[in-house]
This record gives sequence, C-alpha cells and structure tokens, in this order.
Amino acid sequence: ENIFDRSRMAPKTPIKNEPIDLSKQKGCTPERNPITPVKIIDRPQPDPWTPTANLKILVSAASPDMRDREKKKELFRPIENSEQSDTPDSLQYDIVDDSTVDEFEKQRPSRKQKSLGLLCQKFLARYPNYPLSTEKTTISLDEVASILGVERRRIYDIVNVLESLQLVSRVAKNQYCWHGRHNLSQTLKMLQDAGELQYGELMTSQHKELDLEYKFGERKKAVIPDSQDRPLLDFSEPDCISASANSRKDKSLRIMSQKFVMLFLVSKTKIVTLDIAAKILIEETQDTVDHSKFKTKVRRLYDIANVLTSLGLIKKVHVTEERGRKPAFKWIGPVEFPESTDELRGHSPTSDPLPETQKGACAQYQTSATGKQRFTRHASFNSAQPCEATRRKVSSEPNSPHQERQDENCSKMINLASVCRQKIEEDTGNKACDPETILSSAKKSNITLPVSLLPVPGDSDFCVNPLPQAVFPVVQADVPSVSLPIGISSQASHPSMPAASKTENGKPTLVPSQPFLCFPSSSLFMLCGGLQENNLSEPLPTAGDLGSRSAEPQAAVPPTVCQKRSSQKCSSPSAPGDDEEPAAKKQTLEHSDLPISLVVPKKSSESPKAESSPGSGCSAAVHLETNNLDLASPAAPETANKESTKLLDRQEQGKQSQKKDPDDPRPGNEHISKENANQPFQPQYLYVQPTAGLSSFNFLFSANQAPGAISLAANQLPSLSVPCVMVPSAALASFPLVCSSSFTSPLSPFPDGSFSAAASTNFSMSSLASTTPVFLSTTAVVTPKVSPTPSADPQQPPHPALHLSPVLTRSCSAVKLDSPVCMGHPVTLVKLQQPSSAPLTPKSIRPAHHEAFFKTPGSLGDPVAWKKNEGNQTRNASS
DNA sequence: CGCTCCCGCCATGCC
DNA sequence: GGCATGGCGGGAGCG
Repeated sequence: ENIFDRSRMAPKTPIKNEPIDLSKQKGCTPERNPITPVKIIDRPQPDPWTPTANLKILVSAASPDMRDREKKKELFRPIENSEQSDTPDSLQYDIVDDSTVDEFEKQRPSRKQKSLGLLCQKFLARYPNYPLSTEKTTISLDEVASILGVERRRIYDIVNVLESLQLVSRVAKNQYCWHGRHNLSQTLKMLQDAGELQYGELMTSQHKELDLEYKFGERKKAVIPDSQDRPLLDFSEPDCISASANSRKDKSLRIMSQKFVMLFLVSKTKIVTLDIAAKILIEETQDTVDHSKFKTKVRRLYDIANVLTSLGLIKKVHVTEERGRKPAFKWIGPVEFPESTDELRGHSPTSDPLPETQKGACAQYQTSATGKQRFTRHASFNSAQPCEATRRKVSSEPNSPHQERQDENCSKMINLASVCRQKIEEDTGNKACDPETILSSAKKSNITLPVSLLPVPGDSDFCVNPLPQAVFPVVQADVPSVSLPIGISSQASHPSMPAASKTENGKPTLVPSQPFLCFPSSSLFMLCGGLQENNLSEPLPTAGDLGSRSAEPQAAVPPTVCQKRSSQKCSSPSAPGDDEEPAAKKQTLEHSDLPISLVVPKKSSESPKAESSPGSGCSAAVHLETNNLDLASPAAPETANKESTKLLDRQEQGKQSQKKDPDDPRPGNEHISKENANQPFQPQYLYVQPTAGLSSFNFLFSANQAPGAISLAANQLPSLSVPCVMVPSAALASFPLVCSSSFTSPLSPFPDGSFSAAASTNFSMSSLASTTPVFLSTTAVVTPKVSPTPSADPQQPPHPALHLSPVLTRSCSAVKLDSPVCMGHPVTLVKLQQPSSAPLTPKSIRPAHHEAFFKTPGSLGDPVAWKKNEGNQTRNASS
C-alpha cells in the first residue's frame, strides 16, 4: 500500500498545511526511496535535537502516512512552484504530478489516512515507549501538529487520551512532557482498582457487560450531576486541581478515556461494546434520553478507541448479540499489573498515610454511591480521599495534585456505576411503576422480580416494598403499628419504588420501631429468615416436600441463576427488570419470565391488586399469587396494615396465627404462609456474604425464629430481625433494600394474604423498578408461640419490631425462595399453592418452612429448586 | 444505509 | 481581545 500510495500520493498530495520548502531537501532523503521523497529533513523538525531523533526518522520512514505527508508537502511545493526540477527526486515528482494531476485530489489522503488512529501512531512513533528517565522529552503541540500535518485540535484529542493514561502530562501551555509507558502499568492498575470498586461486583459475573448495564441502570437515579464530570484519576498538574484547572468540564475526553479503560479492566471478558460504554459513560443526565447525546458519546468513544488502539491496548471486534452485530473493543493490553509499579507511590504526601483508610473510604463511597450516588465532586472526594490507594499508585508521579483529581476520579468511577445502572434501569424499566405493567413486563421480559416478596400469607407477611426512599421513613414509622406502610406501599408501590435511591446514605437504616431496614448499599442483601421449625413438628408433607425440593435445586441454582440472569439480560435487553429478578426466577421459572412471581398467578382472584401481577402467568408464580391474592384483597391498605399487624401478632403468636389463617379468607395459600409464619422458626442465620461466594448475593440472616415460639420477632424487631431475605445482589444491587419485619398478627382478621399480597405486589413492582431501593418488609411471621416478644399484639405494635425473619423464613421454607431475594416471602407463596387447596395448609406449609429454612446462599438456591419442583409453589417469586 | 469519525465551529477560560 | 483548550455534532467517507 505504501508503495502504491507513494507513487500516487506524492505528487498530488500537497497539503495545505505545510508549505514547506522542501524541494531541495528532498534530495537529501533519497536514501529511502527514490520515489518517495521523504522530507523529514525538510521539516524544521524537532527531531534533530531530540535524543530520539533518529528513531523518529526511522519511524517516519516506516510509516506510510508520515511519508505521505512528507511527500505531499514536498511535492506540493514543487508543484506549485513549478520549480522543483532541481533534484532528481523532484523530477520524479514532477513526472508523477503531471500524470496525475487530475488525480491529485483523489490522491488527497483518504479519510483513513487521516484517521485519528493513524495520526496517533505517527505521534507515538515520535517518542520512545520507554524513554530514559534522564531525558525529559517535551512535546510542543504546535510543533507536533505541524510535523504531523494536522490541526492542533487533533493533537489535543490524542494528548488528552494519552494524558488519561499518564503517558504524557501537561507541563505548560502548549507543552507536554512525554513519560512513555513506564507508568502505564501503574496507571492501569489504578484504573482497575478504581473500576473494581465501582464495578467490581459486576465484573464478577461473566457477562460483565450485562452486569454493568444492569447495575448501572438500576442506579441511574442516584447519579448526581456533579459527580459526573470529575476525572477519575487526575494526573493533571496539582495546581490545576484547586484552581480553575478543572473548569472545562474536567476534560471529559480524559475522563471518558479513563472510564472506558476501567470498563475493560473490570470486565472479565475484556470486551466492551460501544453502546454499553456510552451508556455507562453518559453519566446520568437523568433520562435525557438524548439520542443525540448518545451519538455524541459514541463519537467520542471512537476517538478514544482509536488512540487506545494505536497504543495497542485494545482492538476492534464485533459482538454479536440478539439484536445483531455491535461494534466492540477488546482489551489486548496487560491484564495484570505488578505491584512493584508502586515504587512511585510514596511521593505524594497524601498517599502514604491512608492505605487502609482508603479502602474504607472507598467502600463508603461505594455504598453511598449505590445508595444515592451522590458525590459532590470536590467536597466529598477531595476530603474523603476515598481512593487513595489508587491515588498512590497513580500519584507515582511527583505531583501530588494529581491525587486530588484521582480522588475525584474515584468518585466518578463510583458514580459511573450508579449512573449506568440508572440508565439501564431507565431504559429497561421505566414502566415499572405500574405494578401491573411491571408484572407484565416482567413476565414478558422474563424479568423476574427479583424479589417477590409476597407478603401475604397470613402469618408471614412479607412485604417487600420497594419504597421510594422518601417513603422509607414513613414506612418505618408505620411499620410497627401499622403494617400499612407496607401494604400501602405495596399498593402504591409504584410510586414508591422510584424513591428507593435515597437509601443512599449507604448505611442501612433501621428505624427503631420500624419494620423496615434500609440498606443503602448498592449491593443487595440477601436476607434469609430462619427456618421455621414448626414444620418439623408439623408434618406437612407438602411443605416438607417443597422444602426438600427447593433446597436441592436451590443450592445450585441461586448463583447460577444470577448469572443466568445476567446473561439473559444480556441476551435479551428487553427485560430490564431481569436484574432484579432473582435467580429464583430463573430457577423456578423456567418460565423464566415469571419473574418473581410476583404475583401473578394470583390464584386468588381475590385481590384485585394481586391480579395485576397474577395474571399472567406465572404458573410458577402461582403460589405467590395466592399469597398475593390474600394481599390482593381489596382491603389492601387497611387490611394490609391490619394484616401486618396481624402478622406480627402471628409471628408472636405463631400458632395462633395459624389459627387465624384458617380464618383468613384465603384458604390455602394464605394459610400456608401464615402457618409457615406461625410455625416456629428455626434459628435464623445472619449471613452476610460479601460478594465472594455468591456471585453477587449478600445474605442477611436474622436469627430469629424461634422455632416454636418466635419470640424473636419482638426481639428481632429491634435488632433487625429480618428473617431472611435473600436478594440476589446482582439483581438488586442497585437497589437499596429495606426490610420490614413481618408482623404477626395472628388475629388479623384479614387474611394475611391481603397484606402480603399487596406487599408482594409492590415488591415485584419495586423490583421491576429496580431503581428504587427495594424495601422488603417481611412480615415476620412470628409464630405466635414465639412471639414472645412484644409484637404479640396483633394489631399494631408488634409490627414494629423488625422481625422480618420469621416470615421470611417461613416463606423461605415454604417457598424455597425461588429467587434469592424473596426468599422469605416465597414462603408465602408456597402456602398459596398448596393452600390453595385448603386453608389448613398452613400447617402443612410449616414443614416446608423447615425445609426451607435458610441455609446459606446455597440453600437459597435450593429453595428455588424446590419451587421448581413443586411447580407452582416454586414460583415463589423470585428471589 | 449505517457505521465511523474527520473537521472545524465555537464555547470556555486564562492572560 | 487574543490565545489555548476542548466540547460538540454535522455530515462525509467507507464498507
């Protein structure tokens, strides 16, 4: 090609830019090609004096482009001048020119020849990858621009990206310092670390991309504008930081470049598609759908990708997805970075002190990010210095100032995650608000509601409500006395859902009497309620069966499920909600779609509300539905409240509740759930797992439960007795979770179902909504027996306690938690199914609980399996 | 026709 | 006002 080009090019391509006189100089260059007059010589070049001058020359010689340009210039002149003849070369040129004059224009460098990637290669060719430390190579933008024959604007594009990787740094106006790749590994490591903080969870999953999307999507709301622009890592001069330096939007190209690189480093596959990257990088902007914005982002990404490609860090590939083939880039650069690189670290003053702190700080950020995502740029980060570790690394350079920026960067990174999530959510889930829609959508999409909390069943009431953040507070307060919040939320749920983000604080908030817990964290928590012991006593076969079933399958399932989900999501964009879906869904459902069951099946037609969900189908969901049904019962709010209270009571009362159950309108299912609830819970476990084991799940187990008597409930309340809630982190990750303890309201006239149902519904919705934090309130089912604790009062108070667990447990046991998330709730579901037959079921259900009782995450999986096995029952919602 | 992405207008900020 | 930066998006090249 080169040759070819040369012949042609030379003559014609006189470029406007350079008016160089070269004709004569050409003569000098004859060495290379007779034909190609290279004119390196011509140029006033900087080369001569630089140590690397020779290298540059060689490079230029090697680079067709370079030559072309040179040629152009030279040729150009001669032609214009018409004097060229002097040198032999010139002659050639002339000749060429003559022939080709017309072509001349043709010749003009094709678009490709002017590509940023090529330009970058030329640029890089000028400087050694590993310059001697002794030599400081300065880069003059003007000089380079003229040498490369491009406008300065283009040089900025290149330099900005290089700067993001610290290959160069700005020394002064128009002056950059070339560092080469000495620090590249460090920089990449920093970016990786920063990226992991933000995206780490996601990355775990195979489909990082998907994950990313999910997570990001979910959180999008949180994102705050401010955070967006900050540079992840600032290598820029120290001064800049404080000063105006940051103006200009923080140099988005640099930031984008860093984020883009982070995505690669975080992703397991090392492949990032442009559209995903664009979404993630569009930080926030709320919905601004802006197709145009997206396009602009993509354009920038191409710019960045071209430079990175020239650096040999990535290469273009195509990813074939459902939708079709999508452009993507694969990381081909170093994946692991030696720690040694840190040598530099000590330099920055700030860096040293905080190693551990950093982590802590970082963690906080993350959580906060997840919760709210708010980072005010400067303030928070700078002060916080969350990412010091990273910084250090980064800071390797003497300039401490960079560190600050780095901090910012960290924050941004974090934000990114949140943003992405939000967006994703938005994309997928906007509709979520409406429960029905959600459900339907979920079904369709397969999005399962991760959590389907099924509140319902009498005793166990779980309510998972996705509440808006704002809601939270309220809820909490309400909880105790009134389960209403939950119920309400459930009904209202839609609205609430969005709010979720507030949890942001990151810390789980418990409200003392409140039933709910908020987990701000980004990651989801899985709460597993203790099992109900009752079951044991009670022989319900079904329950037992269920439990056993669920257990088996579940174990394996959950994790896989999650993954699947992610994968699925990936595959099917359509289901935004998928994330949320707990593994359970998948598990249980092959129906897949049934997400969580939220409700769907609502067997009972009773609850209209439930209906929404019920509908369709989720056969699997059925159980849930039943639960829902209960919930569904029109009474909804009130009932819900009552129920909740009742639930509490129940929990406390445990058995009593059972009694009630029968009473409850809902026969079977409700009963079941109730029963489950009633049944004493086995000890609950509190399990918190970092992401590690479970792919993405976090578990919280409350040890509640008293098997027989659930005294715990009361106790729990205070503590958090959340039964168990399993939430697939992946799914939930973005959401803050709130758990409300279930109530035992043995007495509650209403069938548990009503509330629970409502709750469940909400839940589902919420899940769909994903964005909002999810609140799970389980009504704990405290078995009356246990209820020792305070909650005994059926009506109100009890609720307060956050005893979630009982319910959950039950549900779990019963349900087998299809979805990790819902575990607790699921129980309810179970009941439903079985119960459907008879109210009595509750007892039978109980057994299930036992089985169901949580185990570890794995157990969760089992539950799922159970569900599956059971079929309808299984459906429990999703995790 | 859609993916790429060059090109350069023009805003932002500093001097 | 001039210059350095760099955001941004129109629209053209290319496959």
